[in-house]
Amino acid sequence: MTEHERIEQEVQEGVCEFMHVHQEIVDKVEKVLPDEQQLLDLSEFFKVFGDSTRIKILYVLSQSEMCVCDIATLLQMGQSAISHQLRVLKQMRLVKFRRDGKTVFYSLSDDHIQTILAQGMEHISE
Amino acid sequence: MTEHERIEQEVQEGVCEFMHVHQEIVDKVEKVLPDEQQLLDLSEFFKVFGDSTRIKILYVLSQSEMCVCDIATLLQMGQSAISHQLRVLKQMRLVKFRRDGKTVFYSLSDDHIQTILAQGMEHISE
DNA sequence: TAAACATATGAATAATTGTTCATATAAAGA
DNA sequence: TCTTTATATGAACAATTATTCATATGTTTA
Repeated sequence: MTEHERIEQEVQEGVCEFMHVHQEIVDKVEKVLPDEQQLLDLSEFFKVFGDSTRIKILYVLSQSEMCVCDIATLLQMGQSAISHQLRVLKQMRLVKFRRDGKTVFYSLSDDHIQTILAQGMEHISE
Repeated sequence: MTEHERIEQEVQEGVCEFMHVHQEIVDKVEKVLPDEQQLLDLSEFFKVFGDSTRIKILYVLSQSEMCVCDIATLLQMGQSAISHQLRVLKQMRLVKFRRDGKTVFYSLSDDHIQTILAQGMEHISE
């Protein structure tokens, strides 16, 4: 039996065979649940914040735009590691960049990022 | 430390051997950088949002308090998987719970969580 | 054009983590 | 107390991912 078939069966049986589901709640919430893909995108978005190197990068960029080497120096990490992470941040549109000669300056792409960082800080400081 | 000593040190650390660091920026930001541990905690906090199962749980709990089995039914997943993830959410204080007989009802622990979810939704919807 | 330099990227490795399975705990009822 | 049931948890496996090393790309300057 495949994983999917097994779960199908569980669902038919009421997932937890003997469990008491609160059907009104389940029905009500099912109606307003965003589609699978949207929730998946949302978790991918937050995954970007879930790494200490990237959080540090976001934090320092919230103070000032910076080039790759500035960041590497500040965080005492290799240029390559920073560059790899900047790519992730770029792909998820958390940072934007401008080129000035050989140097590439990065900065936060919009205000949501700052708000999210601030809310997170508040939460862990409680 | 002189400019020369600084570069010497960077070279030893292997950070940006030949690179031109914008020292004013680095110095300025270094002063306001939270300590290592705080940034580590912050990334651990956001890591919790970075999994689609947990995002789904948070989302459904933003609509109504719910027991483990309700969530498992809604998300079409096994009881054990949900329970494991609820533990993670509990440990990071993203959800709280109350016991009513055999049943345990979970709900979001505070408003930051909703704010963060909403900001994330806005970002990915742009 | 050649050399120097700032950044980017592919491959490999090491570490982390989500789900399942089996089982344990805890509460309620017979 | 013994059984039923809702939830919790340990171990194992599979999958994901962050960093390093080596090298490539693209920009400036000699």
